[in-house]
Amino acid sequence: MELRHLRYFAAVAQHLNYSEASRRLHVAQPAISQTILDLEDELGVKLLLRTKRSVQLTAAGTAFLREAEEILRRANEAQQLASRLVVARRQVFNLRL
Amino acid sequence: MELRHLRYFAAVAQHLNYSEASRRLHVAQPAISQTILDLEDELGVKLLLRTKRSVQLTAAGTAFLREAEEILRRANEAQQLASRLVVARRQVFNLRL
DNA sequence: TAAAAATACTCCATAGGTATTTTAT
DNA sequence: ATAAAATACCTATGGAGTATTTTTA
Repeated sequence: MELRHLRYFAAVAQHLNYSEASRRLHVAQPAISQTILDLEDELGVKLLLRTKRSVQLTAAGTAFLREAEEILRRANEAQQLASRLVVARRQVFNLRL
Repeated sequence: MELRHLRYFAAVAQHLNYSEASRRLHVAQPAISQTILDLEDELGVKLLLRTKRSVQLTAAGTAFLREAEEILRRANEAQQLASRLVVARRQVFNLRL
């Protein structure tokens, strides 16, 4: 499992629509589709029900979405934290980039 | 940034030794090396000081390690959570795998 | 010189693209 | 008939392996 799986799953879960997620992520729809299938396969759980021209979350999907969003949020924060620390060092030591 | 980057960085940071991390992860040392360089490049910060036949964490590295470990811990928990939910469904609905 | 990280290079697994099919309404 | 997801197929990027070089104590 990689963050990519969580990013794609979260986008689909948020819009309940693979095509819309595809547009938002700037990634072709089959790539999204395949990534969700891979994730479900690795976890051994169905996360989404694709039926009736609509997508809905399973119970497992709902629970996993909460975790995925938190992980993605923390990953973004960690990246920003690292960037801020560079700035802090520059200010202290007056370094050039 | 993917979990792979965090996994490799955490392993190196924990052992303060690329070769040891390589053995633990069952991944060749140059792959570890390249992944850390890629991560530092993406973040724009040095995370590790490679000097004096030893590796040590920079201030940014120390801060980032805390975040990385928490993210990895949560990612593992999320996977286990999903697996448990399958079992729960089986118990409720008496489904076969 | 020895031990470890970085570099060079090669290969191949897989992420992702286009085209098409399937499914459900 | 239409809209959307899945499948088929192909390509190319990049992850990872082996061999080698560089670095530093």
